[in-house]
Amino acid sequence: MARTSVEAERREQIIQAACEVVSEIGFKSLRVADVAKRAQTSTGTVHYYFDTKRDLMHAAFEWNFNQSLERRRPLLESHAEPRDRLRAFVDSYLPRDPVTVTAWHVWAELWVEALHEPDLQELNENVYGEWRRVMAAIIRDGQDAGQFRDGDPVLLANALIGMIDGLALQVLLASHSMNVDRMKAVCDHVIAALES
Amino acid sequence: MARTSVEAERREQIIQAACEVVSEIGFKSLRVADVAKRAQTSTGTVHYYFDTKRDLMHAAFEWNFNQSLERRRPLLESHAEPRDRLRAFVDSYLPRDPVTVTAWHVWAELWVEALHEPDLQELNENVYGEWRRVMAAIIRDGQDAGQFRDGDPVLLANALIGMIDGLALQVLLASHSMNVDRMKAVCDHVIAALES
DNA sequence: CCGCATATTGACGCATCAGTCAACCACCGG
DNA sequence: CCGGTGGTTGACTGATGCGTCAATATGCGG
Repeated sequence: MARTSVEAERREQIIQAACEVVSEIGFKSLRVADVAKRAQTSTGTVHYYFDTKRDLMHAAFEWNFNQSLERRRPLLESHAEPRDRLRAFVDSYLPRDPVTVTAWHVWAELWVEALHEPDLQELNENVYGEWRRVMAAIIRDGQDAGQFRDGDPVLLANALIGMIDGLALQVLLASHSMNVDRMKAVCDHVIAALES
Repeated sequence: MARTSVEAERREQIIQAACEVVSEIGFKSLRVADVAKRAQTSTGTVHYYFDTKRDLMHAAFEWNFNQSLERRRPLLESHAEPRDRLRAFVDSYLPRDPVTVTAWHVWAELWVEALHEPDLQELNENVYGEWRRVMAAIIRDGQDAGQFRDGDPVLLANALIGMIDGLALQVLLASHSMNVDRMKAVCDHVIAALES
């Protein structure tokens, strides 16, 4: 070995830049040169690590997913009561801080891109599957603890997740009638209905 | 006038073609030539009616919205009971038949495009606003008739609509764990909870 | 049947980028 | 200090596709 490898950090640096650019201007408008600039490097270097723009974006989508899981791991372990865990979990998806907003933007782009790309559908399947597993587990724990009403946990998780996705989209769209606070109100109401 | 105008029908023919192409391959991959071919005309003619590709797509998004409203108008008038009206209304959004699936695809593209285009955000505001108005009205009628539980109709409408949006997206993404039947099951369950 | 407005066409010009490449640089081991 | 691997660069190329345009067609009124 003639040199200590910088591959890992350079790849992440470029991927993160790609996510930021996608969030700002959208996949459709994204140029490889934009990503290079944001990552403070050149298009040549971007292509040194990613053969095609498509490869780069797939890696970015995957990274965005893993980061989201990672960020929430501590949260799931820091609330003993299922009731609190559910609220904290749902709360963490409110598009409030820049990091979460960026993650949502990238997800939205993934969805639309995946409509016509089976590879990305598989990635979405993992994202959604993991999300549903976590949510269903919290609900099941809550039911066992007598904190939540009865009902198929998976079905309830799907209902909650679907609602969060749809509401977040409207918030991101700068809808006059849907903002983070209203979204929280709707989520709180639904969770309360689950508890009572 | 030297000739009877064909503008109206030609515009619609092109717009409809644009929606079909967007649904099939996505906005990002859509070429003006694709739309021309699908509309059985030439790129020159497309540009005769729409100055830019952007204009064409904005018109297409708007048309998609108006058609969706139009299609559901009879449905809303043919059910005397709010209970039945809600079920029929929600049912009509299940991505089952090709027309509905295409409409959903176009909506999804609109959302993501609108994330970076204020003009389209305004259009989304109309779509979403109208949808929420209709849904909230049904819920209010149902509450007045003693068929639905109490609760802010607008908040409940937002919850339902958000959920439908999110679930439909997953169905469209050919998710293994979310298909039309499961989506219907989730919707039915939530509506039942609203009724009891 | 002529004149004119409306409509249609597709080849072309021009700008935009993804991806390539040849030159060059940085670091480490020997 | 030299050789080699790993890493970086940005100018360039080839392809692509939007929008233009000049030529042409179509139908109606007079």
